Amino acid sequence: MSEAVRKRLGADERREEIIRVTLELAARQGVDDVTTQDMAQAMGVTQGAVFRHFPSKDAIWMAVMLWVRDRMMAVLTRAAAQGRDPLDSLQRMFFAHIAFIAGHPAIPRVLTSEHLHGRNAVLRQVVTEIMLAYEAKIAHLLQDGQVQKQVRPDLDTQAAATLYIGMIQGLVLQTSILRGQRTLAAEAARTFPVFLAAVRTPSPTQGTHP
Amino acid sequence: MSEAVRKRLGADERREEIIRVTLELAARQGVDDVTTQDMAQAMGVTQGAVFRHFPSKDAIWMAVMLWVRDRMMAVLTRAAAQGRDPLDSLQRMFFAHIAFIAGHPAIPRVLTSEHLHGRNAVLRQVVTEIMLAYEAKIAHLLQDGQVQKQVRPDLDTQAAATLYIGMIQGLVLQTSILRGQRTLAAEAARTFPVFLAAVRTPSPTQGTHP
DNA sequence: GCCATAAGATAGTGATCAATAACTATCTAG
DNA sequence: CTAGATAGTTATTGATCACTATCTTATGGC
Repeated sequence: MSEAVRKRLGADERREEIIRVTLELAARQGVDDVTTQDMAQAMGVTQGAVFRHFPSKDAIWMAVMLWVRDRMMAVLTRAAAQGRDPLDSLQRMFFAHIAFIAGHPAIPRVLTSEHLHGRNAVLRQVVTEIMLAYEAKIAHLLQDGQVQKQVRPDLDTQAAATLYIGMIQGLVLQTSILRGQRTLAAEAARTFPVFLAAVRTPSPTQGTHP
Repeated sequence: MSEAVRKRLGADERREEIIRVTLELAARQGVDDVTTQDMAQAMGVTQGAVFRHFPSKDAIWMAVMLWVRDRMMAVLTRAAAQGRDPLDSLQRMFFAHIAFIAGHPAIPRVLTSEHLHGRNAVLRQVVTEIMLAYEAKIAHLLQDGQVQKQVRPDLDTQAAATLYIGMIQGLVLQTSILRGQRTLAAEAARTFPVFLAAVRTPSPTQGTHP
């Protein structure tokens, strides 16, 4: 309904648009309920036209995942680079991630969809890479924080990274099920300080600004 | 392949078995890839027989969710009751939950499947109730902990409950994507102390045994 | 203005799936 | 022993889906 008149795009632009509408539709009706017919209709072309630009539907999902990986990592890296210290970077990364998800609500669903990574080994490989890279990024930031005495020295940084990712998962899940009743950004702002309390060095001479 | 010879059960037993194999199949091949044909085959009956016991496939999923809700809440309540103090109860609940999920790996997938709650309003209602009840249970335990000076008085217990649920989500997600590389119980044992550090009152005169 | 090529339209294919109708085997109460 | 009730079978339906082969039209370089 957003656009059903545009036609005759170049191959690259059409590919980009297929990725875009796929993410849109996945956010609205769920990852595994997006049909190639839906995609075509959202772009104002016929269903067969979709397969002129992708050899299979799985190839579309692969392109979506790579798109997500590239944009996501770029956003996170840029946000972390602006931090004054490790925990500030972590906080900026977190809220950048939340904002990105708020703008593209389908992203966590695509990455965690068992319907995708449960059937296709290559898709699962990409998801695994994204997850491990993200986790490593968090753990590394926390280790930097330990060096700068900002993070408790006895913290299991790997486990904390797991908790961090789970925090995002939980926030997404809540706002997904309790639609409208809670907003992602507001809940995120409440929850992050709780996580911070788990990693930060205890109160006396609190090392916020080193 | 597990059983393909048994036949002619009573209606109640057959209903129970349908729920059981549905959970089994959902764990192995994903929630939205379980067909009524699969269920029938796993029980050694024909596909049509399934619909003698449930009016629709959605009705089967509804029965599965109610089964999960009842067993889950019973297990959690029993575990919490054995705790000596609020945080001990929380810990027992957590590991009881992890053990229950380890025994029925499909449970978190069923509860968080957008394929189910995204299409059927009644199913979503049940999921919402389970989530809110669980969250309230956690928050209440944490508030008890605050009364007993075991939990930081300034803790946002609601946000902490969100983080708690996210922790479980994250653990499930990890062991789902990184199949075999990490075990749920081992990761859970590492991650829970990190969460505990977020809620517990800081170190001096640590109030473990009041 | 012509034409090669790329993008899209049309019209299918076979496969899969939930659901149903009509029929049959099995159990049980009297 | 029999009749009704119950559980399961067989066979089919209509809908939906990814995917494809063939035809049509738009666009840009010359």
